[in-house]
Amino acid sequence: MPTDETRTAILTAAEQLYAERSFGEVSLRDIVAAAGVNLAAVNYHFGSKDELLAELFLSRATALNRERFAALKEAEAAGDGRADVEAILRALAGPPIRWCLGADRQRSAAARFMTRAAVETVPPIRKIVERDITHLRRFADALRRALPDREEVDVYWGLHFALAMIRQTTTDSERLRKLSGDLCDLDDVDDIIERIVQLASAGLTGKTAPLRKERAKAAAAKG
Amino acid sequence: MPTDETRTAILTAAEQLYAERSFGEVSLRDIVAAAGVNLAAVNYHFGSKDELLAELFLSRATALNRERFAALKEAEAAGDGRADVEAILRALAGPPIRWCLGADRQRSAAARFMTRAAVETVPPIRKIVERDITHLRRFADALRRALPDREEVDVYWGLHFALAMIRQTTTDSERLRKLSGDLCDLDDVDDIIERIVQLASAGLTGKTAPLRKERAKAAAAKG
DNA sequence: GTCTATATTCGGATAGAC
DNA sequence: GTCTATCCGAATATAGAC
Repeated sequence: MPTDETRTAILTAAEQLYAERSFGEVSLRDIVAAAGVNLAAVNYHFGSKDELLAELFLSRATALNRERFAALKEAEAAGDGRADVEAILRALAGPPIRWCLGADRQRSAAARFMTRAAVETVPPIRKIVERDITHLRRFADALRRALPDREEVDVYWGLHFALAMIRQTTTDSERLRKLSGDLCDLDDVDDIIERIVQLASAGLTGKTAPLRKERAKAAAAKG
Repeated sequence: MPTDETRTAILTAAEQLYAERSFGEVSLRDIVAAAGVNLAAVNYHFGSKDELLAELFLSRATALNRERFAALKEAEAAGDGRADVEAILRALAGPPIRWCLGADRQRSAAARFMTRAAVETVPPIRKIVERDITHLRRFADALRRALPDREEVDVYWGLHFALAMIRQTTTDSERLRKLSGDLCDLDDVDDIIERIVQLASAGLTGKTAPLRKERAKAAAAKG
């Protein structure tokens, strides 16, 4: 691995740049300038810009998924095969939030790069992102096992909202800081994860006010 | 306004295309082809690609904000000057979700265009997006008035999570549909808004399980 | 106001020396 | 494996006729 440091220099630089600007806005020339390597090196090592992007995304997504799965497995082991809702959510939210807001600059860039790549419409990315749905399915299944009495649609909506909070926090934390006048402490990573876990958990377990439909139903039953 | 229909044809076509692909991926040639107008018309009417984007975004953002404000004002009037949390959230979430998931294709494109534009790093957009924080501040203020006993940071976090759910639902509803095997009904717009409002409201009013810190505090007080 | 034709810039890719 | 030099296509922007 230390042999071709040119390869990793390119990947690192690309990741850093993609964390802040979109795919189309970052040119190969920007990347090689940041990496301190020659322009031709990109095509030599990766073949094309698209393939560079694909390899980068695959590499980071694999690492993140691995970490999430490990946490999920651990939670399931701790619960004798069935993890509880909060533990599942912590396995889902912990890794990306820690990566993004933690001290490790490289990891932070990786996390922001990935949320940006997730909405990218470039073909090589789309393919990998679609595969990512498989990864989510395992979390959905774990949640359904943890909530056998809950309607299936509610579980999916709950997962959807959990992912929403994770994404927003990795992409728009800066706006929150500004909006709150620096009141919201984005360095207290564990607190943030816990906020997400608790609220997402409330959504999944149905500890919110009844939905309009159910209220209407209840009113009808009453009246 | 009906005079130069070329202008509006360009705006409409651009909006449609930007709803699905990013700024850098849509060329002026794509736009004029979709609009059925000449290439030079863009520069004649708008000056440049950037200015076209800026005008489009400003126009749609203004319309959306107006609708949100009207709903907020109405809620405040109904509550004799102080709107309750759910009404505020409904004013925040209703317009974008109805636009995005409603039947009006134009409106749907507008909503998706805007969430895409919000993460765009192109200068002309950044400027307008930053102004948008002012718009959010009014909602933050309304929420603080509705929740005088609640810690200020919790209000900001609650707003952050509400925005998260709105954004995710406007951008990734397709993934949810797939993941749930078509179980989640994305046509029942009112139900979706209500899901968002109820969960966001739970987050704001603190009806979730206590955070780790507070639990630790409670345990310390007890033991 | 609308079109054709063109200027100009930029970015991805490659050939070929070292 | 790395570099220089260059090709080629694409896209924005504009000049100027109608």
